[in-house]
Amino acid sequence: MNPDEKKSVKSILKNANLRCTAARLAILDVLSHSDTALTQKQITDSLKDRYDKVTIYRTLDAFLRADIVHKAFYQEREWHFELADRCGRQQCHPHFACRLCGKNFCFDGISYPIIQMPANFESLQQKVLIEGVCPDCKN
Amino acid sequence: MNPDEKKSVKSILKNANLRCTAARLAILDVLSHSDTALTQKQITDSLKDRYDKVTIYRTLDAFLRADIVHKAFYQEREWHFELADRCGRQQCHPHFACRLCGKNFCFDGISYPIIQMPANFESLQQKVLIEGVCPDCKN
DNA sequence: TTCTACTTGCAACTCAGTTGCATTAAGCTA
DNA sequence: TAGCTTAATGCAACTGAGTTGCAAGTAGAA
Repeated sequence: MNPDEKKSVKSILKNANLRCTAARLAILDVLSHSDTALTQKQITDSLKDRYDKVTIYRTLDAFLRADIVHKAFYQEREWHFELADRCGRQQCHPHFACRLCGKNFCFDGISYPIIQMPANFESLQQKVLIEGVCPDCKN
Repeated sequence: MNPDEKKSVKSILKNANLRCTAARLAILDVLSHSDTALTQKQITDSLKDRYDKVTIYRTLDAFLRADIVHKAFYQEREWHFELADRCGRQQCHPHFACRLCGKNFCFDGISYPIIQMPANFESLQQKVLIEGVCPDCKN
């Protein structure tokens, strides 16, 4: 993490009333440099087992409550987490999961209309998951 | 189940090359009379524990492979299953999950445009999950 | 009615995610 | 900058949805 990144990451934590710890900085760093949503296991691996899985889960939970990350989608018995600022508040960009290899992709660039609610329903967030076959598996 | 329903359900199983057993008829019956997607536990409860949870899971798995049911969404550590004929092949109707009470709803009537894929990605199914607050919890 | 392959139930398992508790450390205050 | 308070961390043990192996039961074809 370069000094500028570190500064902005620290202010994210400060704004959320979260202490600035090595684990949190490291997890934010991993998430911000990934172009896909990550599972606890992938984060733990990226950090070379420097932190206990409980720490990862609790950190993600704190981030979830502070709206710093969100649960992008659930696949093969694991949640995939990603930075919340990758999405609008009302709706998240679509995610694509390959049924053959399990790999997943964020379709950042692709937007879709916000779905209108029936009377008395309040929408907080809308998520789209597309299941299909990725380019690598099509051959 | 009335005789007509039974007949049509039997033909569904026959077409899928699945034996027509009491458990399968019962599970199809429960799913077809529910207006929300159901978890294994809810199905087991509806059937008053007449069948083992392994039977429910294996039956749902057979139905999944035969495209008779599909996994509608994942919430609070459980998959919710619903009859596949409730949706189009390419996309499923949106599901709504209440963040407060956990109750969920199928928005059968609401459609949304099919999301176009980037080059070389093949879409098999598109699912939308809306998280929010349901009418009962708004008061 | 017989036979065989598919289905079911039971017991034991797997493993992502959670909880309790003792220890450590962030960061505020004087 | 030392001391203090409280939040964060690590470890061990747990939870429970979903899975697996295997023996026993049964659908349905012959």
